Amino acid sequence: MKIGQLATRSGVPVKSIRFYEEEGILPLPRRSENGYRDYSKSAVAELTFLRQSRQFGFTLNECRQLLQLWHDPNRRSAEVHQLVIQRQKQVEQQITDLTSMHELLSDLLSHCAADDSPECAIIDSLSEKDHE
Amino acid sequence: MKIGQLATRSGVPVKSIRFYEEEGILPLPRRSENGYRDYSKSAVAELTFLRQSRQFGFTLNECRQLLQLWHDPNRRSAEVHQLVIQRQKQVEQQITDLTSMHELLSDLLSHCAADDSPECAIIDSLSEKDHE
DNA sequence: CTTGACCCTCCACCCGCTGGAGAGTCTATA
DNA sequence: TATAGACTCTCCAGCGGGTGGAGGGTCAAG
Repeated sequence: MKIGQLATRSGVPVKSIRFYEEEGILPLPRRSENGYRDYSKSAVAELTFLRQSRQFGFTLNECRQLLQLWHDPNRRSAEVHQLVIQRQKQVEQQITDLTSMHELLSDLLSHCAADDSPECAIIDSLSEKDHE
Repeated sequence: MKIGQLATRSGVPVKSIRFYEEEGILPLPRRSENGYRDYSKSAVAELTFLRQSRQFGFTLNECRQLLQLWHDPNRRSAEVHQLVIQRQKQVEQQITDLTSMHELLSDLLSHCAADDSPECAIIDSLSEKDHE
């Protein structure tokens, strides 16, 4: 299978596949006589796994670990679990941060006339040092 | 005022100040005889405004716009309002995305034994193409 | 007269790609 | 058989938003 077909089947762009390979996240595939990358069927599953992991927000380094676990027949599922827990905590933190940001933005908005005059509570508010 | 003091007063690292200047987000300050950047008092307010805007998640380009509005005595507050609304919508979208990601992670976690055995529902689940 | 805290410029690196240049290869059609 | 177009290859540059370091200059205190 050539890289274009792998890209279509896995849903990962050609450019990204080559990038992952270069980064050592994916194994180097064998090459056809003409120098084209030649992938086996299993590459589709591997790349699908990688794409899904990325969609869950795992970094490439974390994906590397996950792929290692994926390949390891002696893995302990607890280890996988741990990585996912970790990721979920990050997501929680991000939600918390964004939620408080959202509130602060609402505060700004509520004090702004939003008309043709230059007076603007948002502008004023952003110029103030916080918590003083 | 030299750059270090500006950094302390505004809460923006020296490196970042120089970076913003290079990017044309901040005006070029005058220079002392020895070549050191020499800032006026108002630079503290300007940089504080920039820092706060960044904390609200505005991109540097949006900050550029905000700073222009900040400097413009004939601004319409509606324009500022619009930028903030836009930003708030993005934040909402991000919260939505992260929330559904959090749910999906919970689903993964609930099916994993998290023990010493290699069987792992997370691993299996990540290898599947989505929604098919 | 030296030490240490600043300041300067310039260049490289981080992440996770993406785009483009310039070249080779393969297949279908005129 | 020529050629067009769809692939493929490698290599290099750039995005955003900085951060770190090298290799200097400057200034005040001890």
